[in-house]
Amino acid sequence: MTERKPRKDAVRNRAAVLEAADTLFARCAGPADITMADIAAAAGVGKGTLFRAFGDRTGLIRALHETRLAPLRDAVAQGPPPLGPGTPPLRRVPALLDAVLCFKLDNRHLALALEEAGSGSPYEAGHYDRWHALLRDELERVPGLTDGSFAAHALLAATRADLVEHLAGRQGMTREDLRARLAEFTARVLGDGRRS
Amino acid sequence: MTERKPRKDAVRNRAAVLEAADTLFARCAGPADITMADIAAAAGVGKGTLFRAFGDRTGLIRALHETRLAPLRDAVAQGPPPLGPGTPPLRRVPALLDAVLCFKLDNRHLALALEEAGSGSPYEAGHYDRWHALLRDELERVPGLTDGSFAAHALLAATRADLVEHLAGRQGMTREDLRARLAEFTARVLGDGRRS
DNA sequence: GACGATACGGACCCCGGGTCCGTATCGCAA
DNA sequence: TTGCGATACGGACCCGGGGTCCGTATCGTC
Repeated sequence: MTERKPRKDAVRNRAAVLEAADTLFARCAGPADITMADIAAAAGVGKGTLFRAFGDRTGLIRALHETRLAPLRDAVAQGPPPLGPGTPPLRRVPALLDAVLCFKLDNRHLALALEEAGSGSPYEAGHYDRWHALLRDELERVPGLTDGSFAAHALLAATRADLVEHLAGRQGMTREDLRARLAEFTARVLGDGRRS
Repeated sequence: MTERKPRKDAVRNRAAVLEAADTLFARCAGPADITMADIAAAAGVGKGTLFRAFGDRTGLIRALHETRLAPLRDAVAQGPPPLGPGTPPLRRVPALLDAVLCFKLDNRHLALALEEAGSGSPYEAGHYDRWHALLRDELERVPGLTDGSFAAHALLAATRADLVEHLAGRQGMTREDLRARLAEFTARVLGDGRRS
């Protein structure tokens, strides 16, 4: 009903813009360095096209992000353990967080751009609620944790793009190093087997 | 040497601007809603004055923040326990985090403005390094914690202004509620006495 | 009260996000 | 193949906000 098939040039241009934006964001220091006009030029289209296709800057970045995120979402929704459903919480939670961290490491520029694009926080616009709900549900099944919701917020906060950027970028921390430290921290929150 | 005493009207205007900016930020929904011109007008000065006194927008917000933060800094640097030095880590760390949380609750607008003002993250511009170093040093004396630095980052991330805003503002979470949940989370990270 | 130093203020500039509309392209149908 | 509505294109244009500049007013000192 509300479906109208788009014209060919429209989809081609859309793809070109996405492509150009991705490489531009990847190449530059900060997301603020590249303007809409830059993207349009790099994609070989006019600004109008760009805004018609994505609405506004945030829309573009969201679309880009969404594209990259799809595989991970699928893996979480219906993939095999330890990411997929059916895995016991004590094993799934660390896996989820590690996956999120890796995603942000692999897409630093994107995640950064997204957080800085949403008017203010990443908490309103986006996928955040989905991740939080997922984590919360798992955490609530962990014995001893009285508030899964807050723990979920806190753990996700530990994987925020700008923190990752700070540690991995500025501070030269290794990918594996970061993963290990997050894993250790997570284990501690989960109440690792330690007694006394 | 490099010290020259400023003129009276200069200090008066500086104070007026700070005052005006504070009330404006407090009154509006988001920091982005108020412009430099607004602040200048509210303070009854010209834009030039405002920029001469603070350099740029970030400078203004930083100055404001610094003012409000001073008492807390003093309490931490040379106040009585549990905030002051000499307190055992297991008691000081929760106290520090609670203090930070309370500060952000009491100055939501400011903290928010600051995080969004610094070009990108709060990790480059500001006091962050001081807080992190302080926390790290304490955490490294907690038995069982293998990486105090990461833990410090993670715990501070749990008190980030936009998260606080999301929980306390949007989600209507109570001040005491939030404090309790952060305290509980902190305790868990510290390895609370629980045995299996 | 007079004069150099300092600060004031707001008109002005620049840049970037977002819009508009005349023109080009698409795709369907005859 | 041609004709014609619907759809998309592009870049000139607008606007709002951060930051600057300099002629004028104020300060404070001699």
